[in-house]
Amino acid sequence: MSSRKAFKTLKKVFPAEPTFISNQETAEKIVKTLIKSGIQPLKSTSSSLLSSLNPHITNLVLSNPLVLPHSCVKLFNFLQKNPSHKPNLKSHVTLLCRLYQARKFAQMKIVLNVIVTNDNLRCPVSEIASLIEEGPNGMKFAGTLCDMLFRVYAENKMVEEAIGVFDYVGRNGIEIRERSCIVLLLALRKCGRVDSCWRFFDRMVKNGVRITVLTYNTILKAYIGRKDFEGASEVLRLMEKDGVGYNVVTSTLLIDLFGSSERIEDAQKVFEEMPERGIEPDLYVYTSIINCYCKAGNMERALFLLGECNQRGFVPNEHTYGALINGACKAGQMEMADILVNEMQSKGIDVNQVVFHTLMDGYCKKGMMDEALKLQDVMEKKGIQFDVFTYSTIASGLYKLNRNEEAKALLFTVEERGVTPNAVCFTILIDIFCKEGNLEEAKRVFNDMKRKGERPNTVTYNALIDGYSKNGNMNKARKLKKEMEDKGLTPNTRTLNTLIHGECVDGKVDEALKLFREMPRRNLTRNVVTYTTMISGFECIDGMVDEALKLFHEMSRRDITHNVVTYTAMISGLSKDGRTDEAFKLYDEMKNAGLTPDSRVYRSLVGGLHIVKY
DNA sequence: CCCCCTATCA
Repeated sequence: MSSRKAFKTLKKVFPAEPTFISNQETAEKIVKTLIKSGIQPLKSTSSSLLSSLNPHITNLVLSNPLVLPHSCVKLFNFLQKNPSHKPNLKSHVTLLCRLYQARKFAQMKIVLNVIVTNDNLRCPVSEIASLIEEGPNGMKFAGTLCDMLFRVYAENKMVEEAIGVFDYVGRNGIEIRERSCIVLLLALRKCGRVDSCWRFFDRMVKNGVRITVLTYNTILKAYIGRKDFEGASEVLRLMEKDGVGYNVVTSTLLIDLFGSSERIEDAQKVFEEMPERGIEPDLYVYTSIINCYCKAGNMERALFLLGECNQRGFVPNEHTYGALINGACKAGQMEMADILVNEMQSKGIDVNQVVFHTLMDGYCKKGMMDEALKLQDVMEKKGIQFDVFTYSTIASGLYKLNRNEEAKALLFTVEERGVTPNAVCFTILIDIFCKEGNLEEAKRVFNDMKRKGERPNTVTYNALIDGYSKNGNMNKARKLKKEMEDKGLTPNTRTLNTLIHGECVDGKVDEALKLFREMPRRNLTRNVVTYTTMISGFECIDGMVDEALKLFHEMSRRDITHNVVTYTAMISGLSKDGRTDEAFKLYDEMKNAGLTPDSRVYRSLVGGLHIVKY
């Protein structure tokens, strides 16, 4: 090829200098077209001009003040659909600047979302910042842009990237608002990364973010969810140290914490102390305290507080009524639940999906399956979607009525019904198979759930552990406990109760006692079931009655009320050992406590007399 | 920044 010819070819590929001038001209032509088109969408046919576009022209057009921001967006959207003219990062920043000048912050967020989720555009914040034009507003724009970018990263759970922005602004004297920082804290909290929350908290302090009660509340809630009193107290201590007072949300969170841990007096105390702290209660606070009393089974007090709430001019909403209806259902008072539903409707509040589930569960627990199924029909008529709660509630109701086959059939078809089964669905299935003694099938479901990416939780393991221990396979039960701990799941009181029972039945009372003793070390509360199981364990073994009695009295000291099963076990143990007087004394005590002895108690007492006779 | 529902154990 001659050099001349080569030059000609080159010229075709790279048109020479005049391009710069024609860039200007092309840009102006496009501007005119855009202005003329007004709010009409751009059509690919109407824009032959666009074929001559290049990134430089795009930028010229976008920065032209004659082109209004909405036209910029219009052009942008058009180019994005056009593979050969995808706007580059610089064009994005120019558009962001135009939107910023027009105070169109919502639009800015959309554009930033495009940048951070697009593999070709995503880049370090410094690169974006370097594209910002110097100018009187440059610094302010950069500040807003970084704040927004940080927030968009946080909302997309791109934690590392968000922190990258945060560090960058720290080095450059730009400020990230506390509100934006909270978005990241919320993302971290949602993934259960409380340690990361604190690490970021320290960064906030270092970068001079003024930390208010809002940040503390956000971190506090991380501990509320897991009922971590230790962690919650630590947050409160820090607030005190920093001189940050509670606000109404802090009080609400504390009421929730105590309420969910059956510490109703403490919840009440927080509620009562609000005026002293200068905090006005609001509807949230009333809903929370009402929920506490509902959960504690004190409907009388809950309804009284509803009256007080009304009197103070707070209008109860779906949450308030949801809590009350739940309380009534849990107390088995379906008539009261019905009245509350009517009251709610008369106030124009829609009965939502949650309330339907609550009512369905209430009827299920009463064994009124037909009523529960009727509610399902009502939901359908009202066009309320069925979800995973709907199915698990109905399935567990069927299971409680021993309608296992129907429960299984429902759970196995959840997916066909357009709902993704969650851990609860699998756990109910596993529990059914365990109770039926079909460990093979239980294991199959367990593997199936793991394969489908549903993570087994503590309850799932509890069901399996109970299944194996009741089927005489304590080795497997112990292994499962280890497996759950290896997976980062914490055995709870029920796990230990189940294992203690298993060891006792297996005749390994020493093993059971070992588990019993390690509970306080594990921060697990020993409840009436724990003690009763252990007492029954001792009862089966000759010469251990005194050990059992020791625990029986320890219960009283720890304010754990003996129930029918506890008395039955203790009376049976004493009778077997021939200590009939003591057995009868407990029998009287039991009746005085308002408990109704069942046939097993009588058999024990009679059996005990028998031993004495001979 | 905060509130309602579902599953497991003697």
